Amino acid sequence: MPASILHADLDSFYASVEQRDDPTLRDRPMIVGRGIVLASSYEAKAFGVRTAMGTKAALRLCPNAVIVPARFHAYAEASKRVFEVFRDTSPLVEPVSIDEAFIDVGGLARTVGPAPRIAETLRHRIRTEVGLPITVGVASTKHCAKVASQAGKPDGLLVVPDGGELDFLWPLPVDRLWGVGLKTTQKLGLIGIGTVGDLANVDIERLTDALGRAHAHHLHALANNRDPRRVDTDRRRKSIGSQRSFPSGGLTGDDARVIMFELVDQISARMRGKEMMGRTVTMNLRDNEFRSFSRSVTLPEATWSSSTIGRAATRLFRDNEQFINSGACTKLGLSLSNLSSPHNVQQSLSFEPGRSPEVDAAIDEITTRFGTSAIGRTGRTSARPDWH
DNA sequence: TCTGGGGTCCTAGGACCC
DNA sequence: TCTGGGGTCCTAGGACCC
Repeated sequence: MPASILHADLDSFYASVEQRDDPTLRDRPMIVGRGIVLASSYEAKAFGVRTAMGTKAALRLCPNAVIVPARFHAYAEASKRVFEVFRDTSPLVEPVSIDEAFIDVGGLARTVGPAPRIAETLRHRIRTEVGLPITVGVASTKHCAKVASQAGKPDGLLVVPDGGELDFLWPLPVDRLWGVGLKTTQKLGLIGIGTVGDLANVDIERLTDALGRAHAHHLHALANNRDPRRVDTDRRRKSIGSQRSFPSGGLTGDDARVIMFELVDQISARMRGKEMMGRTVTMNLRDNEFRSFSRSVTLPEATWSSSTIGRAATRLFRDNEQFINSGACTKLGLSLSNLSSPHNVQQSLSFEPGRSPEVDAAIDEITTRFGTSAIGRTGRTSARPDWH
């Protein structure tokens, strides 16, 4: 398997966009955030500033840092332009987040060139056409490419040659693996595993005892560069949500209700904007000791209506009113999952009308729900609506 | 270090059905 | 009357990522 998967990852994305748009921010420590650090320039990182730390703590480490508020619209716009270049490079693009993607260039070797050269061209284009620094990892598997781009930062290109994957991976600390965070690192430390090489060579039974069967096998495979996942160009969003957090004791009664309806409106507007409907409404709450919990209900039908979502949310709210009124609630979140779209239904139907009462009933239902435009001109439509 | 807002994936138990 | 095995859906919690 030749190294032909790219993982392209913009460097300190939000901070780079700010430095691009405001020359006075260039070459100096700066932080994007409000309350916590959302992103920081490499000049600030040199002082130990890290994403997700409080801005107060960041300023203690780096008193000269400039703090600017986030401009999410600017980031979305920059992301759009970056992805245009990605898709112009290869049709096989899998978005991972606003600022990173996997790109499969395996089919382009004959016509365009080898993966490392394509990666270098891509970096140059993002730099000149969008004005942002980007790091690209190139490897034979998605996981290895992802680890490579992290290791290649900032503004770099790291190619893991075919056959050289284990030499690259094994010396690294385990927390560099995609999916290994603090908890898993601690559990692995308890059984003497510190590097990816340790993990790759540990007895699988011992690993299973520490992490559980599925997790153990997954990480053991990654450590040995076994990652069969293909670049998936058709990933669908699975949930849409919104949340607010508050200082301890800062939220009570009526305020909470108002905020809940703001969340409902926001979510329902986004659902309509994306032409998505959802069936499961989940309320997320957090207490003043930072413990989270959730309550959810699944509706009989998918919806994007703010009044329907609002009724479900109100029910969940009432069930937790005591807690919310107690002053211990530090976060209120709402999300919709179990998503489908009227669009999907149109695409998934293709049967002959008049064949059977069931078919006619299904067509009637779809017409009632989504209008006659949901049924193709020929009346052909089939299979299974996906709101079930 | 007293911690935002947006997500994904996995696990596990219980209800329910055949 | 008591019982098995398999499958799906719902709910809740937890770890992780950017």
